Amino acid sequence: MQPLPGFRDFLPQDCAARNYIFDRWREVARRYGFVEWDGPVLEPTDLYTKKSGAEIVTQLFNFTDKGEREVAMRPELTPTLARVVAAHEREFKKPLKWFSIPQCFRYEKQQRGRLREHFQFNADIIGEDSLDADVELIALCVDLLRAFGFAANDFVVRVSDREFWIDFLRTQNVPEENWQEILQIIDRSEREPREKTAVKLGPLAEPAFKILDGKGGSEKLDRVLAALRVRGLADFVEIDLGIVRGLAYYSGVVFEAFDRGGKLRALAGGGRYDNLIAQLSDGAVSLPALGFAMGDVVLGELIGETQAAREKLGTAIATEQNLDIYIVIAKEERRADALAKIQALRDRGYRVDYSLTAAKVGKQFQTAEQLGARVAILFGDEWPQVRVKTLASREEQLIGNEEMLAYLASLPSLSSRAERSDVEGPRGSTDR
RNA sequence: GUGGCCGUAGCUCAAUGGUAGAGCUCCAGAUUGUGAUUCUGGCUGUUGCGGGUUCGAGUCCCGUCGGCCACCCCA
Repeated sequence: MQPLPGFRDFLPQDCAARNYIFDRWREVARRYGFVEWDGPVLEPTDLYTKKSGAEIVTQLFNFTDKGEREVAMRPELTPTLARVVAAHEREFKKPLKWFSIPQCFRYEKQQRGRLREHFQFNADIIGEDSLDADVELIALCVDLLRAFGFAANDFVVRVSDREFWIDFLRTQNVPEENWQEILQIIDRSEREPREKTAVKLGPLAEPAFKILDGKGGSEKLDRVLAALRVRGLADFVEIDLGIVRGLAYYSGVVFEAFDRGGKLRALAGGGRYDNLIAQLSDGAVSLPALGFAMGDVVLGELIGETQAAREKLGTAIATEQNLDIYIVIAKEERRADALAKIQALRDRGYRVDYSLTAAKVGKQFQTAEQLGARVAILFGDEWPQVRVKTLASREEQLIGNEEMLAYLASLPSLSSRAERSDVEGPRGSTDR
């Protein structure tokens, strides 16, 4: 039996990597004052067709439930957000700064970087139309990526402006019903030969290419870039009007993050969607909004291909999984004494393991090593003393069992973790 | 959804149309209480699945499922 196509099993190593990614996301989002929320995994199919049209259903993981309801696994979180905000916006002071880590689904043929299921960090700011909100969101995107150990030569956030293109189309007297099509051609222009794009754009080709090659020409985007420079983040950002994004609802600044190598799909993407909440709530609530999303799959691929990020992940996984103490029971007569001490150590917050059944001493030390224990404590003929062995240095110390806790607390490699687990906080958040 | 390439042990891969193998991993042991290396032994296969051609198919053909890549689409 295999998992369904496009779905993943998370073995302990994978789960640790996933936890690491989630931890970084939560940590940075909270640094920016965002609070976490979530919604249902399953929604009425209408919620998505209302926003994107009936064709979207071919991409949805949808079915009819036992109550004859047409339902779909969420492909994205924004429609749910719009619904929740429309229903509850009066309960919160503006602007809302919300983030979430939903698992999202899509019924598509899987490929590298695109599965049928993924986890997608979302951050949205609701109820703020100032350009400072756009800057804040882009800064968050940059810092999220920096938190994984990526530098300015690993990724870039390319920033553009839908409104700039809308103005362009107005001045060129392009009828409104053609806007979406033209924008999609521009969005695609980077990935196909110029001549092909030129044919599609017709008379618009010449002025459009002039803009694309000019890299700028927007006073608004210049202000965005200046504001990011003040924060010291200019190296991570580029103005690029070739970024349009496929979704129709974006209305202002839009941006996408890419690996510098250009080998992978977009790491993140988003922008301003001032009209979407009104549209999805049938005009009941109208609030300016902006947000972006970052998926775990492409991010994981880039971590794997970037040495600094890969090492950071490896350290985090070891920190999450490694034991503090392995108890070696050399004489079965001491098992009861050992278990009493194991309980006391675990109460103190240490991570402690031991062999559930009688095993040779050599085997027990080998297991201690493999589980990444810092210290092994041997219970045997020495009782009421025990042998405390620091595995890395292979140094051994004979300690009275009554003094064991105090001795362990004096070991620098162990005390920090025990203290931390007493207090609070996610495992492995070492860099705070 | 369309097209191309691929599918052999848990993993990485061998095997001219002629008896399915290696390395790694895993498990057990190498004179009774200390991790590495080494040595010995052991487990794992309907060669993705189903048909066909052939005296004989892992190998050739068809179908199907799965994977990778491109297109489509884009969270």
